[in-house]
Amino acid sequence: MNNAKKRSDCPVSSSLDIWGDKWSLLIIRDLLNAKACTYGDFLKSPEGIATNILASRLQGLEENKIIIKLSHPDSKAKVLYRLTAKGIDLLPIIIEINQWAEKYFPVPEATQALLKKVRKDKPGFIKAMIKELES
Amino acid sequence: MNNAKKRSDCPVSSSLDIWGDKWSLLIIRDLLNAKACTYGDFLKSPEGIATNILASRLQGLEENKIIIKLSHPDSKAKVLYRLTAKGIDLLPIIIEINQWAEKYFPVPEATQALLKKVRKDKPGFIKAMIKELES
DNA sequence: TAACTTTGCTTGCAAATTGCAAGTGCAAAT
DNA sequence: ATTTGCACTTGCAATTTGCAAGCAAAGTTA
Repeated sequence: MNNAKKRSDCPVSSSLDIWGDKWSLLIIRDLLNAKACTYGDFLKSPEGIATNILASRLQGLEENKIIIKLSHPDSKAKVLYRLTAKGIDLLPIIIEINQWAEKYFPVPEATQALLKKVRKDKPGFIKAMIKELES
Repeated sequence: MNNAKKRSDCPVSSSLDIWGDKWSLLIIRDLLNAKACTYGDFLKSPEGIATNILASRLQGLEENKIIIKLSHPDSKAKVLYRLTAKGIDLLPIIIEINQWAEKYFPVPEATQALLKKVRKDKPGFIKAMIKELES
C-alpha cells in the first residue's frame, strides 16, 4: 500500500488502496489496543510480520496520515507510533469486523468481553475509546 | 485468500485471512449493489480485476461460504454469484468504510445520497437492505 | 572509555503472488 | 454448421512477499 495508485473513485476501492492489505489493519488494531507502539511492539504481535514489510507499511500509513511518528520521551533510540484522528476514525470499521467475526467463528474471551460493552452502548463505547486514544 | 492459513486467533486477523486483500471486498461490494452478478459483471467493474485473480477470489470466497454459485435461470452457460447470509453480514463493515471514506476524501454523488439515508437511520437502512438481498 | 546490547530499520535473495495476454471448452444464437 | 458469448485456465514476466543477515545510532555495562 506504499504506492499511491487509485484504482477507481469508489470509496471502498479508495480505502482499500490505503489500508486494504493483509497487514495494515493489524498495525491499526495494535495501535487501537495500545494507543502507542514502538517498532519492536509491532514485531511482537502474534501474526509475525516481517520487518521489511512492517517498515513499508508504517511508511505507507504515515504517508496517508493514518499514523504519526513521534519521538519517545525516554530515549532517542526509540520511536513511538500513534494513530492520527483519521486513523482513530477507523475504529468503527474494526468494531464491525470484530462483530462479524464473533458471529461466524469463535473469538477470544477478551474480545467477547469488549463486544459485550459495545453491544450495551456502541456510540458510547466509541466515544470513550476515541477520547482515550486522543489524550 | 485462497489458502486457509490462520495467522492468529485475533478476530481481525482471522477476518483478513478470508477477505483481507485488495479485491475480495470489491467483489462483495458489487454483490451488495447488484444482489447477483455473473463472472462477466465482476470483470466490468471499474477497477479492472484480472480474470485469473477473479477466478481465484471467487473460489476463496465460495470456500469460506461468503458467496454461493447458482445456475442462471436463463442459460446454462451463465453462472450467478450471490452473497450468503455470512456475506450479507459484511454490509455493516462496508457501510463504515464508506462513512470513513466520505469523511476523508471526496466520494461520488451516489455514495453521498446513500450515506444520507444511512445517517438518517442506520439500523433501518441495514435491515431493509438485508431483506432485499435475501429475497 | 571501550565493549556490548538494544532499537529501528535496510539489503539481498528465493519463493510466492499478481497481472497481462492468449487460449479452451461448453452453450446458445444465427 | 458456424460464429459468438460466457466462464474460466494456462503460460509467463513482473511485482511483492518473506526470511535472514547486516547496520548505524543510541543506550547500557564494566
